[in-house]
Amino acid sequence: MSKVQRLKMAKPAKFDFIRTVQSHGWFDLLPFEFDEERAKLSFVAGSGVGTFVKCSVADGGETITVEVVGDEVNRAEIERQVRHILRLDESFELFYGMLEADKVLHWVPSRSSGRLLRSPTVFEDLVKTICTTNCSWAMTKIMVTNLVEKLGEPVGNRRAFPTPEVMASVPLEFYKDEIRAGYRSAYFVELAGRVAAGELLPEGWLTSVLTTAELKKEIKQVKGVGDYAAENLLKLLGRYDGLALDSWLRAQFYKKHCAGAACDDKKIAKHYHHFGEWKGLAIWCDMTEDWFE
DNA sequence: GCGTCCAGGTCTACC
DNA sequence: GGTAGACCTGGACGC
Repeated sequence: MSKVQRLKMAKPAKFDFIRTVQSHGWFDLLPFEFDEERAKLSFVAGSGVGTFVKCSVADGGETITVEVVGDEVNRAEIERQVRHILRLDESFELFYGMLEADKVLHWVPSRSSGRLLRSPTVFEDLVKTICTTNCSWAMTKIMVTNLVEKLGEPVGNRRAFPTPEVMASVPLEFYKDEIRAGYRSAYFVELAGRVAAGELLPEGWLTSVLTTAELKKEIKQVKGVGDYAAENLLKLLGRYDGLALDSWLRAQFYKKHCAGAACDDKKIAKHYHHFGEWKGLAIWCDMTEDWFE
């Protein structure tokens, strides 16, 4: 029987747990699981001592409550990961200040929107982002589920997201036949191999001193990562200069601002230009305004 | 049942 | 730098 530990963590002034968890599709991808009825987000985290543990996070009113199931737990490491996935240390003051008088996005600060859920590691976010390219959301879920179910370390009745080392240990055919990743298979083999060998360090992108343009160029060196995927990952890293336009975002923009008619990407860029380095978050908030209505 | 299109794009070759 | 065509998969749709 594993031990259960409970932690309480301070909540930022402007913070909405549900809006953060359901800010985009990640909460619906394993190892994340969201119990809507209990408003509890579960995931599998590195314990900090070389093993994995099951975690569940909920809004405890004044605090954020965390339940950890596992025998060996480094509490500081668990707290760090919860802070990371919920972006508890990220300041949105400048963004909210910019929107107070905005005709369209004035609702964002009052509803504490804009925090985008992220995975415990950049590597996991990178792999998941590649799984979103050129396919339906249903296909993304199939690929991520297969990765976790077939390569993830078992943790009780759950599984962790596979490590770069484990992903690097299986051949191309495994990705094609078992993960159903199709042409992306070669990308995963190369990416996992480079990360496992220490040649590529995605976690370092979190604290990179490079400009966003330089960092985007570096991220695009990863095979399978183009403009959309790089800008999407940059948003998860806390850099919102890029719009990360994909077919869904374009379709939403056409519906909301062009009466359903398609328009050029340049028109979309111009529409959000005045938000400067926050434009990627501005378009996301704008396009998802009705998600919580 | 079968063919076609498309979905939270990217890569490569070519101009 | 811009563009065309190929690339895996599976679900939706029309016939």
